[in-house]
Amino acid sequence: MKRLPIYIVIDSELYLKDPNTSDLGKRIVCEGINMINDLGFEAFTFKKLGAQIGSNESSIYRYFENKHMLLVYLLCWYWSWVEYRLVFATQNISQPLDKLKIALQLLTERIDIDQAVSFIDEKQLERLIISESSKAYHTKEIDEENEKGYFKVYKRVVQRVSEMVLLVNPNYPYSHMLVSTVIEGAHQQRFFQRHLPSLTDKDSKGDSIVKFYTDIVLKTIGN
Amino acid sequence: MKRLPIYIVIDSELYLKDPNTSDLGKRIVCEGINMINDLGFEAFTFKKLGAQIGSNESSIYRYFENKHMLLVYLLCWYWSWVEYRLVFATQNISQPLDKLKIALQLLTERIDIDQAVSFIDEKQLERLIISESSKAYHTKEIDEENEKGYFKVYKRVVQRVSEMVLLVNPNYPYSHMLVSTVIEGAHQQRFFQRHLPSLTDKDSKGDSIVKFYTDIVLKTIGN
DNA sequence: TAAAATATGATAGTATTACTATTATATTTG
DNA sequence: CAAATATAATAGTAATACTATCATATTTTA
Repeated sequence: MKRLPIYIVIDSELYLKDPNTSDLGKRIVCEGINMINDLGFEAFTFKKLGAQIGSNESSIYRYFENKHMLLVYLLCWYWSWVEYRLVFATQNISQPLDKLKIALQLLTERIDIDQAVSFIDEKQLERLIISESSKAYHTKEIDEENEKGYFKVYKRVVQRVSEMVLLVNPNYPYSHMLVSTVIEGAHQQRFFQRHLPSLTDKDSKGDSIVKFYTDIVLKTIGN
Repeated sequence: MKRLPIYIVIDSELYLKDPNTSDLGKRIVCEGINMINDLGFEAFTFKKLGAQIGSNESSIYRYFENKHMLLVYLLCWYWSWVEYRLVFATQNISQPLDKLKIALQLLTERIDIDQAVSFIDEKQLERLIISESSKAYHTKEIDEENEKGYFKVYKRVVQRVSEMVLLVNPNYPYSHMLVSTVIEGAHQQRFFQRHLPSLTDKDSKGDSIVKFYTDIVLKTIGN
């Protein structure tokens, strides 16, 4: 079955010129993702990206204020995409517990299939999010940028899943902490699996990260 | 009762000249912590630190290779200090469950009292770790630096607590994931409390972060 | 106590980064 | 065809992240 062709709309505050509206814009975003993955966010520069895509530094600056804003754009794109899949996957599931389980699976599993929703390679983007996303908000400007709504999509995802938790157990008092712990934790554990394996545990069969976080949530909220 | 005067020994790989051995070295570390907290790690430079402590950029470079290595040094110091307190606090507790509860409290609570163990202000250091520590290992060089043992103290803390989990439930298969989730999560939640409160939950009485993580662990490993 | 060793400070210099500004050229649109 | 817009090329600036050299001050030790 073919997926619905959707279009992820990003808040216009995050860019100077919408990268969706031109070929150059799309190349900036696509190759930007690959290049950040290759070099790491610190060593990545617009000058290098310009050289890579056969364009010029100054042209890239017309799309994004700086590389930090490109990262914030990518973060927003990622969570918008997750939110879309979350809403889609949990729609018309009447049993609260089933709904929650589906959500947890979606939030903690690895992307395998190329569910190409746009010109962006979601697998590459997820790799970037796992390694670099914390740098988008561990900055001195976080309060200011939070005010401007840069992180609202992420917060909305946490809110949505938090509501699913409360459908299963309306008396559980820490639903937001639980959900943000799971979401951040799942990414962190993927990073540890790759780079600091002694901080994780392996499973012979199945995905231990999905199993671990699903188990934690269900036991914690008392099922 | 007075605390035992201890001395936190840091692997000599992490510095060029031991900052413990001179007045200048101590000022670099102390004022370095404050300055990173004030400016954020990105805007922090050795030149600014030199000006602040009435010394010279080039002198600071004789202690630390670069600001990244200063951060790694501080991370190592922090986890050595946590490990010391952890071992101290859980010694001679025979009941595995009590031991684990003490450890969880220690790992998730906030430092209030100045438990000054050395010239370093632990409260300021904890603030730095909460905001900046992920930048110490979210780098392109992580595998190389992990090989060199830069993160071994942190891994040892996870291992120690993981063993306490297994004392309570020897069949629990994800002890490392559980402990690293709790440790990282507790710091993350402190950060969220301060900057992104909608990702957390408040408590009228008591410390919700301690309660939340203690609850999660005990329910998950089945007590 | 003088000589040697060591620690610190001051200055200068380099390549790169993170931009901004200007101008030229190519492409699209009205 | 003219006007508007997008992109490219170039140059320039202040700051960063260093390295190197030399002078001076302090400590060690023979």
